[in-house]
Amino acid sequence: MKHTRTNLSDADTRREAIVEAALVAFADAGFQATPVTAVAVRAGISQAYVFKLFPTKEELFIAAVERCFTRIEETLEKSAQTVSNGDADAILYAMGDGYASLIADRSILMIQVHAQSASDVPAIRATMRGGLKRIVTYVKQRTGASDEAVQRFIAFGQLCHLITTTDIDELGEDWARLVARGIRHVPAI
Amino acid sequence: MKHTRTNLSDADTRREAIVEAALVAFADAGFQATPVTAVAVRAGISQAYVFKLFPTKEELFIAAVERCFTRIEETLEKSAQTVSNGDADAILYAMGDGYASLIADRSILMIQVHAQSASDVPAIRATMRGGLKRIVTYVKQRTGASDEAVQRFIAFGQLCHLITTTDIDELGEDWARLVARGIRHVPAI
DNA sequence: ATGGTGAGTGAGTGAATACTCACTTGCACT
DNA sequence: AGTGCAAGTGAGTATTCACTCACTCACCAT
Repeated sequence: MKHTRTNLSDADTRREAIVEAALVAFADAGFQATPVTAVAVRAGISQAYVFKLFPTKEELFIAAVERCFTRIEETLEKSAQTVSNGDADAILYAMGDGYASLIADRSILMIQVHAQSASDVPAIRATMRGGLKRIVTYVKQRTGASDEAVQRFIAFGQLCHLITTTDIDELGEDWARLVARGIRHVPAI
Repeated sequence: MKHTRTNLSDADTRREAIVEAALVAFADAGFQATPVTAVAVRAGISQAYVFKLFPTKEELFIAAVERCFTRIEETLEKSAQTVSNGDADAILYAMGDGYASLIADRSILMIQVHAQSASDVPAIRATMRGGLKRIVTYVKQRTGASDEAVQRFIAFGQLCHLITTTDIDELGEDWARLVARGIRHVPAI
C-alpha cells in the first residue's frame, strides 16, 4: 500500500504495459486467434502474471478496446484544438484528418474491426457500444455539427476500415479509386 | 460421372448444403470461434465428410463468404428490377431497401464482419476484395449513379453493420438515434 | 534477523479442435 | 453374383491454449 518500490515496477505500471501490448497483439490477429502468450511476450512478462492482473482473456481484450477508444477521443480533441474559428464543418474536417493519421499504424483500426467481429460476446458488444457512444456524443457536442454530418462522419470512418482491411487503397483499379476517393478527409470511429 | 444417383444425394448437392450451413454457422461466431463440427451438425453430416469436400476450414469459410456476396448481388438485381424508370437515385434507393431486408436475418451481415476481421489471412482478404469489387462495379454500372453516390452507398452499408453489431438500433438514446437515423434507406455491402 | 507482503514465474492440466484414415454401405454396371 | 466406385463415417491423433498453482525472490517494518 504505502511501499514505494524502486527496483520492481508496481502492478499498475505493468497493467499499462500489458494493455499497450494487448492492443497491438490483438490488433494483429483478433480476439480468438491471439493467444495470451503473444501479449505476454510482447510485454516482456510471463503469461502467468498477465493472468494475475487480468483474470480472463476477455477482460484483457476489453481493456485494450477501451484504451483504443480513449486514444481516439484524445486524438479528436487534439485535432479540434488546431482549428481557431468555431466552424462546425472545419472542426469535423480536422478531426477526420486527425483520425486518418491515428489509424495509419493499423492497430487502432484493426482492434475495432476485431471487436466488432467478437461482439457476440456480450461484454465486448457493450464495450463497443460504450466506445461508440463516447465518440458520437463527444463529436456532436464539440463540433456542434448537424446530426446528418455526424452520422456521415461515422459512416465514412467505417468505410475507411473497409478500405484498409481489404487493402484496396493501394490497388489502382477504377472501382477501388471510386471507393477510396478522398477518404483521407472524412474518416472517424 | 454418368451415374444418376437416386437414394444418395451426390457430392454437389452436399456441397450446397454445407456452404449454406457454413454461412449460418460462421455468421454466428466467426471464423476462428466456429468449429467445423458446428457446420457439420447444422448440415446433418459427419465432420469427416465436410473435410472431404472442403479440405481446410479456410476454404470452407471462403466458400461461405463467396456465397454471401452472390446472394447480395442477386438481391440488388431483384431490387433494381422493381424500379420502372431508369433514375439512378431511385435504383440506388431501391437497392438500399433490398439490402436492408436481406440483412434482417443477420447472417449475411455478420459473415462480412467476420471476414473483415479475418482478413489477415491472405485468401480471405482476397475474397473480400473480390466481393467488394463485384458489388461496386455492379452497382455503378447498373445504376449509372455518380462515384460519390456509390461511395456513399457503400459507406452507409458499413454504418449499417456497425449499428447492427452494437445493437444500437433498439436503444432509444439520443446519440443512438442520431447514428441510426434513416439507415433503412441507404445500406449496402 | 525475521517474518510478512507484493511481484513474478515454471511447469503443468484439461479441454477443444483441425485434420486423418481405415473402414462400411449401397448403387450401377456387367 | 460380383466388382468397382462414390458416399459417408467412427474413432482417432497431435497440437494449441486458457487458466492454475506451488513456488521463489526482493524488499520492508519491526
